[in-house]
Amino acid sequence: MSPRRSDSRNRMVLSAAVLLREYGASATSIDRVLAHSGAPRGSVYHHFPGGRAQLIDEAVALAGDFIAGLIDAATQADDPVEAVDAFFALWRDRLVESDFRAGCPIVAVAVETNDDAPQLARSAAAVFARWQEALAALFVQHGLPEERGKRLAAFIIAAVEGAVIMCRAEQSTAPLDAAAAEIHDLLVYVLRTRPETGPGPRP
Amino acid sequence: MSPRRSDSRNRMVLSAAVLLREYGASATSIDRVLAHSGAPRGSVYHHFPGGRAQLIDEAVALAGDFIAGLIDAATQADDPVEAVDAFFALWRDRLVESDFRAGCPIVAVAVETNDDAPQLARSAAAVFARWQEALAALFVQHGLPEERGKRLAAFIIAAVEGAVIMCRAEQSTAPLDAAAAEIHDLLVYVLRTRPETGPGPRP
DNA sequence: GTCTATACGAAGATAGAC
DNA sequence: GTCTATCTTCGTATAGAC
Repeated sequence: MSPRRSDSRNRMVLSAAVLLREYGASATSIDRVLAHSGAPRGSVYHHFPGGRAQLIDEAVALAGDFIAGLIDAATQADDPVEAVDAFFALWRDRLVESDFRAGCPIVAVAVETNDDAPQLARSAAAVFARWQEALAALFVQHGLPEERGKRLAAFIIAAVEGAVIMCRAEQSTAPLDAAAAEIHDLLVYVLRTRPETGPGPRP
Repeated sequence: MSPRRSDSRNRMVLSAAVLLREYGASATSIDRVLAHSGAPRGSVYHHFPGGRAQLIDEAVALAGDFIAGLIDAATQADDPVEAVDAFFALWRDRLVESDFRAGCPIVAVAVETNDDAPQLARSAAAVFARWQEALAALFVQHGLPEERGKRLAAFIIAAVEGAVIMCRAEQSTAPLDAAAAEIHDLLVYVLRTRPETGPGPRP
């Protein structure tokens, strides 16, 4: 490892993350990563002794950390409802900017993972867990009980991920917009009216 | 086409659907479908002139119709909340029974689809649309405005699909249970209190 | 760290006989 | 409808030189 780490190595991981979200896990072959990143083919197994699995794994971690950072940043906002709105807007923008080609790289790995690379499923699960913790902390911070905060966080992440898949398939932001609107209204209600009353909305 | 249609042909499509939900789209190769179905290798391109893409496409339609039928059946219930609860329970059972191997075949195709088979994305989108219509009709039937019914239906499908992915990755039903609980409470509130007041929950 | 060459297997698809 | 080759392409991985 050189002091500033290998440049082509970093570019390979970044390219892998981009290819994951646009073409899925199986389509993210070493060949395509090399072509996309411009990295030299001769040093692949020098940088990634674990081969393709290691490369994908690092791309999952990179993308997971990136999104987690955005969630953490949004958490700084005064209003948790605004923070979640921003989270939805983020995914919406990614879809539109990419002309509905960019999905979620973590989902791609989670869906396409099979028995021969069980580590990848665990890595994807770890990313989901980290996102959930960050979101849950935001809700607890604003008065929700611990359990409800976690439940709501998992729910929101699931809705976003499912909606992104549907948007990609039908080339429209409608599903994500629907989820964003429903979640927005739900959060407004849950966070601003008697959060101490427990797990469910009770008029 | 023989009068009762080819038996091995039907078995191939069914096997493809099973493999799709357990191993994903890329892993559902012709070889594996043949091995799983026991169908003869020599007649693959006789039954499916469009090759692998046609096979996958028919599997998507089959699985989509099957789930749509279950939604339609649940719609017959008096209580729409119960119907949606049953929809969640269905996915939960599939996950548990398969030891978290069985995801959603439509999602698998939607996520792994790339530019070389654009028809598959359209087929997946059509299935999502059909599910949405069935669910939306249920809500409209029980007093929700048309637009809100559609929005809620898309939201629920997105939440289910996203949750199933997370459950599979972390080998736990927690995300699906979280989504089911949140949706249940939301539906109870929305459907039983002044559905005429418009798109959002307003205390 | 990077190069070229190559082994090896899997997968999609076609050809022609039966 | 089904069989047995066979072609081609692609992807992972390794070997050994520089």
